[in-house]
Amino acid sequence: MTDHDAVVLSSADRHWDSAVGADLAFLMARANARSLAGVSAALKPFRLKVRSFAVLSLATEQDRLSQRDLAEFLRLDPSQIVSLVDGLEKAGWVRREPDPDDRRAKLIVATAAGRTVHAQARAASDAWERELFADLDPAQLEQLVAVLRTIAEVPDLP
Amino acid sequence: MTDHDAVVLSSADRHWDSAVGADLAFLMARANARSLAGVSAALKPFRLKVRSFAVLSLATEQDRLSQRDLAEFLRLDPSQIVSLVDGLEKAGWVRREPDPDDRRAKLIVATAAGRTVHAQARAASDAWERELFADLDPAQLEQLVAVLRTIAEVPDLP
DNA sequence: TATTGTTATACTCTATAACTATA
DNA sequence: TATAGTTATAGAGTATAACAATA
Repeated sequence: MTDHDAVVLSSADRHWDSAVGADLAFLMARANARSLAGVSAALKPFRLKVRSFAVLSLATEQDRLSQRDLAEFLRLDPSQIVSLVDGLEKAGWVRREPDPDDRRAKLIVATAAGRTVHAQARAASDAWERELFADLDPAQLEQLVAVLRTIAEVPDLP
Repeated sequence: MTDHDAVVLSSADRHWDSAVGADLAFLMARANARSLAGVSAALKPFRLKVRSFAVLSLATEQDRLSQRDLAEFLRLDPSQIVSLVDGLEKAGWVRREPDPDDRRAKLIVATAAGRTVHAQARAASDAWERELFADLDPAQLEQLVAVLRTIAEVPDLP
């Protein structure tokens, strides 16, 4: 491939720098590891982990949320949701309520205490994210969100 | 904050969409999970996992690479490198060679078979990455790499 | 005294199957 | 017959401490 060819490169035949430490999967894994480490540290004072924080967030932001909904949205096995909800329920931050429309299902709702903790934890994790992405200008941030969104395939909540 | 203020937003006080499923840490974790799942699938025919592929890649691309170097670059505990190298050595893809300059250290070098497998595995994982990022134009790809690189903090190899 | 590779161990995550009560 | 939640269990991944050989 010559320099001349470079001006007509399409994404399909773009030079792919495939050395470890340069390829996208590796960089993404690294960036994610750093992001998660920071979020974990930010959540620690609230005795929340990334997973339980996600459940508490959804319970706070969403109503009529069943454990099945949580499992699908977070792509976790329903059995893992059980222990996550157990922990949050024992802390008094969410309640299991019977679904009036389906006696098999339980709706997970945040308590007042849960909402308070969630707001504080969200502020802490947002602060870390702002720090992590401080060097990006708003346009870059927006583009990053857009790119990640196309790749992430986040499902809609019911 | 009023609408008027919005026009002078800097990255520090940009509106931060902090709902789960919209915040950057969540999107990054999701995007990374999808990326890694694809790489794992691409590597499966070669009986490589993401970790062992990284070690094999470094052994192929780098010479005079000690286990200590691998541990630092991959941010893994030295004890985890032991079992990764064990696996690759049993498969005949890398060798432990004594470091002539330091009799404590062992240099990890790829064998001919290891290089062959690595080339094929690299092609497979690159193909997946091209597929995953097919919707991005070259400029977006370049920007994504640049952004991830600033966040990933990948160390230099000695 | 510090470092390299190694072993051992415990702890967290993750994946899977089977069970119950409802639909 | 299928679905929601639960229990139990095994496997993978991760973190930590201690040790022998060498610097």
